[in-house]
Amino acid sequence: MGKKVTLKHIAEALGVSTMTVSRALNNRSNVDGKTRERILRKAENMGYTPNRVAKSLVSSKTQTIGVVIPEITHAFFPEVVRGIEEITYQTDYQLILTNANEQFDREKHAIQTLRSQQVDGILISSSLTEKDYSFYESILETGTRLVFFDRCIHGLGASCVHVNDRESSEAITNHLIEEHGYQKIAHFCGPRHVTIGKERYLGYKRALENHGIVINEDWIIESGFKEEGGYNAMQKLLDLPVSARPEAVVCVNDPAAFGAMEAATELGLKIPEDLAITGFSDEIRAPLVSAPLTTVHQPAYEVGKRAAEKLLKIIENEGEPAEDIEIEATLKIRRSCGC
Amino acid sequence: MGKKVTLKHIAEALGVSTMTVSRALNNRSNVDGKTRERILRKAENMGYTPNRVAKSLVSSKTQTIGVVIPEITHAFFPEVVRGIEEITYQTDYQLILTNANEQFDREKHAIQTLRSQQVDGILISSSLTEKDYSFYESILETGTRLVFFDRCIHGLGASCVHVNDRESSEAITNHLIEEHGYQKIAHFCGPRHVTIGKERYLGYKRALENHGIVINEDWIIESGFKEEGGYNAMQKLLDLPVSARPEAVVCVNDPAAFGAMEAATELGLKIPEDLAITGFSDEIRAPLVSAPLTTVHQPAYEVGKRAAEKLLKIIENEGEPAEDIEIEATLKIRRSCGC
DNA sequence: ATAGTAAATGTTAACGATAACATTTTAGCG
DNA sequence: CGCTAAAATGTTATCGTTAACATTTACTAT
Repeated sequence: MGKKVTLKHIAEALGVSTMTVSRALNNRSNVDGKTRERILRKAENMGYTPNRVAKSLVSSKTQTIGVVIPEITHAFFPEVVRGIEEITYQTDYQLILTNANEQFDREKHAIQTLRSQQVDGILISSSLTEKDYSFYESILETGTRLVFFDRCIHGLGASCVHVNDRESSEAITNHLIEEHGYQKIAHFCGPRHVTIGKERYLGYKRALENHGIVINEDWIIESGFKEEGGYNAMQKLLDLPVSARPEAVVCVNDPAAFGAMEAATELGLKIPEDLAITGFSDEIRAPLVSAPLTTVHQPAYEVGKRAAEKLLKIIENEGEPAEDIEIEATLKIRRSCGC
Repeated sequence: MGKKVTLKHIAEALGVSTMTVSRALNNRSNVDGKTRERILRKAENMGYTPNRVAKSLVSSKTQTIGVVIPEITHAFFPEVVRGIEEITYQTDYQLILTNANEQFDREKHAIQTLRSQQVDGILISSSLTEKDYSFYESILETGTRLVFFDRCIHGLGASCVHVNDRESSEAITNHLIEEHGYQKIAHFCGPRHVTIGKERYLGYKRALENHGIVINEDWIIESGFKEEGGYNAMQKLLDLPVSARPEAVVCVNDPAAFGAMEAATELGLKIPEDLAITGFSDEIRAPLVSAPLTTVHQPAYEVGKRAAEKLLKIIENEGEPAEDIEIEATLKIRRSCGC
């Protein structure tokens, strides 16, 4: 209730200057031991809380970083956030979290707001699905410190942290071909211009090509990253006459795979007997679904940690170079592939 | 790269005063149409971004609210955050998220930092497990606007948003007694001094009492809110001789139930045949585990939304009274109870 | 003592934006 | 044309803190 206590109040109460109070509270040298004592005690019992806003204005440093994610309910992201938190907690940074809800407009708006809040840097997994990077180009030109994670935009000179999407996608596809002998393999892909969408598609493609399998365009369906999309994609796929159906589907991520499973099950298919399905993420539900999901384990926590570490380096060292950080993902074989 | 553009830069470039620029950019009246035009254009192409920090210092309003949660990986909380986001996005507030990791020390630290960041209000689900509320008492005395959600601390004059924990817990226990005829029912409870722990315990107790069942203290084990705790509690329970074991266990939340299930399964029990188990939350995994979990569905999104709405009201209306908002939870009967 | 130096404290200005008040310009009207 | 009211613009001070420089006080060594 009582107005906020400021340095000035303490100074007046003690008959010293605000500067002395400031120095005492910030543990600077050049303050007499006794004065410091008096000030600390007074501050304590007046309930002083430093005003970081004022401090930030002077130092143009807010000890704050912005995090923009596309979808907070996809379990991958909270885990990433935990990794980020791990680092920021130790280094006394605060996180401003924004959920772009898979909408690039919201993402843009979020970034503008974060900039105007003077965050020291931004971690972002982009919802951008177009090939038009001009927004990011202009943001980066202003000197905003940015690290992409997971859904990265390469080639803009910003650092990126992600798993080896292409190799992993290739590996899981190889598994279907080599271990199970499938030749007819579909792909539910993400938007064409999102890195992880593209990379995972390319991995899938390379696996087929390396085994001399011709790609069937009817089997490449854009599902996006959500369950609903996977569900719809599967319905579309199963519109095909039985003879034209694939034996397996490589999905761009776990939620899409769950959606796909649901649709397939509803239409009377058994997984993996009638149709094998794989995912990508290894989120919390993956081992639990009726046909435990064979997927790529993405170390989300690690991704968050590394991205935060990199961003802090960029913030704290002037000349820190951009870097592409690739984290090794691992195959997680369960039953949905037929194993 | 180029230093940040401020009002002053624009003003100088145009030979007007900063005040005029400020007025133009804030859509105030009393600015000539042509001047406004010139200013807007200039601001645009100089890449001006308002500095909210400076604005906040003047207005002592940051358009920012702090959120403190005990555990970001418990799926309930990201869902709550989504609900909060829903409201704050519409009203142009930003979220500063902190994960207290079930540690009250971190929670305290988080709140102090949020206060020094001058957040306009705080939403918190407390990790406090002691009966010592002095920290919150002193925080509230300073006039900090606070709304508790889920894990509330009542009686401090702060608003609370939560589900009807006691009734729901009673209802799910009643279900075990009335529908399944169990008489021997254990409870894995949360810490004694956490509201939801206490309330859910009391609901359990009341159900037994109302049915004239004597409570067996050996069957009340503190598991805490995490899987690990549920796992350990179940191990302890199953140390009892077979004849002294219960027929069912009411767990304080879903993660504890999952842990309990795991331990029971490892020890060769079948669920629900050998032992029925119920949870509380209805998180994303509940329907998926091998014995789909009978639980209480907590509308997390709704909780977040209501809490955020209340906090904004408190922020925006001077005399807004504290309120206890109870949201109806519903039984979600699945198979783990024996159904 | 007494300059000379280090330590302690104080003063002023600044960070960027805006509120409150002050001045100038413009427009309207008899 | 001159006067007034309204509109447009400018000035100053402020928010809370700190950097940079200025002053005072205390202490050392001769």
